[in-house]
Amino acid sequence: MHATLDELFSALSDNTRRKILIMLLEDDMAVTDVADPFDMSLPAISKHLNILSNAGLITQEKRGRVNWCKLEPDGLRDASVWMLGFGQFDILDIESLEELIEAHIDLTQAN
Amino acid sequence: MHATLDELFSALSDNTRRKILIMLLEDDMAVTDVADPFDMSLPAISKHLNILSNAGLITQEKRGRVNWCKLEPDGLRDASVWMLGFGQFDILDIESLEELIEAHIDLTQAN
DNA sequence: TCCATATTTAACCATATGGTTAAATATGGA
DNA sequence: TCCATATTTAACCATATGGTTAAATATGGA
Repeated sequence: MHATLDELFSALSDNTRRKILIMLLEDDMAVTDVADPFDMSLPAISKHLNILSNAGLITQEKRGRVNWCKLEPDGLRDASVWMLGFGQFDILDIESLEELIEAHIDLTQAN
Repeated sequence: MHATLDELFSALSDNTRRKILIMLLEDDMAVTDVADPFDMSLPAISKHLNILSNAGLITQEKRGRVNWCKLEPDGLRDASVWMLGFGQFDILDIESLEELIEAHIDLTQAN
């Protein structure tokens, strides 16, 4: 059920898909609305959404005739962890790194 | 001269290439030595190394007949920044995030 | 000078990818 | 019941990708 790193990075390697993910940061969207800003057919977008689903980056939920697309931000975690492994700091201590980041967010939001 | 996100993520989407990057974390390597652990022809590895070069993830320097491959850890930066943008904390404040991480490394190494 | 070593280039191949249009499917609503 | 709307499926196409083997190239060293 867990997507592979191949699927993840490959899903991210297309600009249309990255744009879709950014759009979904705002809010959940119907397939037709996702497709709207793109100069591309609906089936093409439908395929991209499938690729994003298989990579675990979004989920889709059918309500009536509308298929709602929702960002799955945790889907990026594995790719993120792999990349952090290259940032010369230790992977094993990711958790405390995350604590630091969270502390940092609190600070930022306090401003 | 800057690699695109497409090139970057696409370069990372292959397990052979990710393994090569991890090998190069240890030390610079000749092409033949990079190829050694893989059950794959030398030309295939040569192509993978080209893809990694074009993505800015490694550099190659020919000394004599040996082409030395060197990891370019900064090559991951753009991809990393893009991904952090999804981690609900602000991209614009990456620099202070990095300071935090550096502080964290100092702490870890002190142990 | 001549062979060995290191690597790339060329030609090829099967499969994957990203797109298209036309048709099918399913649900909503008058 | 019947049309409109939302979406997917099918069939197709051009190009990219990841591999192969054989040949070419360049340097090192006896």
